[in-house]
Amino acid sequence: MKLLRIGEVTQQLQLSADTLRYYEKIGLLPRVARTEGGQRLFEPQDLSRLRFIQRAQKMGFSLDEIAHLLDFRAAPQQAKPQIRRLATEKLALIEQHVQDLTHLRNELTLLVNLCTQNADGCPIIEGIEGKEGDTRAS
Amino acid sequence: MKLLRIGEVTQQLQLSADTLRYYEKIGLLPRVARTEGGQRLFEPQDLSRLRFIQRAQKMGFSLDEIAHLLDFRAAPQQAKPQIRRLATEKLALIEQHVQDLTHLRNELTLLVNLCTQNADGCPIIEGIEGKEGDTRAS
DNA sequence: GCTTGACCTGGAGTGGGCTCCAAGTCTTAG
DNA sequence: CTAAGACTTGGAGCCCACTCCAGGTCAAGC
Repeated sequence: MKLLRIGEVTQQLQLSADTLRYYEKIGLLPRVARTEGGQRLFEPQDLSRLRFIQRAQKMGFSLDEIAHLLDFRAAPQQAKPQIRRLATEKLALIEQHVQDLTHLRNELTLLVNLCTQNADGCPIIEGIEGKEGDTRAS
Repeated sequence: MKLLRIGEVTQQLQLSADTLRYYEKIGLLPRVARTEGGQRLFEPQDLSRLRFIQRAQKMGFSLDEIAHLLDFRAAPQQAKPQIRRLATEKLALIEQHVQDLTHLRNELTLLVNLCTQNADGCPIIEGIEGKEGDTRAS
């Protein structure tokens, strides 16, 4: 069981020392072991927890939500319904977000293409101005 | 030419009075006309500017970028290259974002579906744990 | 022992886009 | 004229996830 000092962890996980201390401060990481002199010694389960945090974060969960997920992780069998609810909600948000962005992308692509072809006026400005990518006149 | 007080604008555009004052403060809106008593009177061009801001914002432009777009709007013909660059950059960002989110959505959908079928263990937690939705082992 | 670099703490600052507040002024209906 | 409600200002606070700082301590190589 090898203990890592904070600098080694920052290298392995690509997190800043400040971030690690911050996670501990807000309770996302339980208080990490220390040397006699008070310097942090990260244990393997800390690393595993941190990797979990990193992955959950990449999946769009907030630190707050991740705190819950970490609780659930200790007893996944009982927490399954909550976990599924959290994941489903997150999924719905992501889906909405993807749709909005896709719509936006289409509009903007249209405008940029028009701009490339069109010699006079500025279709992009006009597009924002009048929003004619959308059918309702507003 | 009808002048609107701030309350009427908030109703028409669904923006808070604070937001309108904030836009004026940061210069996104030039100083709005006032009554003798000092209360704001919004002119039609202010409203048009605000609508432009709202639409540009929905298209993912930051207030900072919108400030540029508004400058460009005054002389679209000369500014065309800059406008196109701004829009193209924004488009690239959006596209990247859509891809990331789509990937995420797929992963999460998979996990939620697994969770619905699978009686023991928690595929969502395990999925975050081991990230097996992704093929590279990390 | 000394130096150097890694590490510690508590607390303040960042950014983007608002949002809220207090204390005061203006406008308008009755 | 009065009262109520709309509006004014400057400035502080909020959210999130850090990030930076000063001033001090620890660990390790020579």
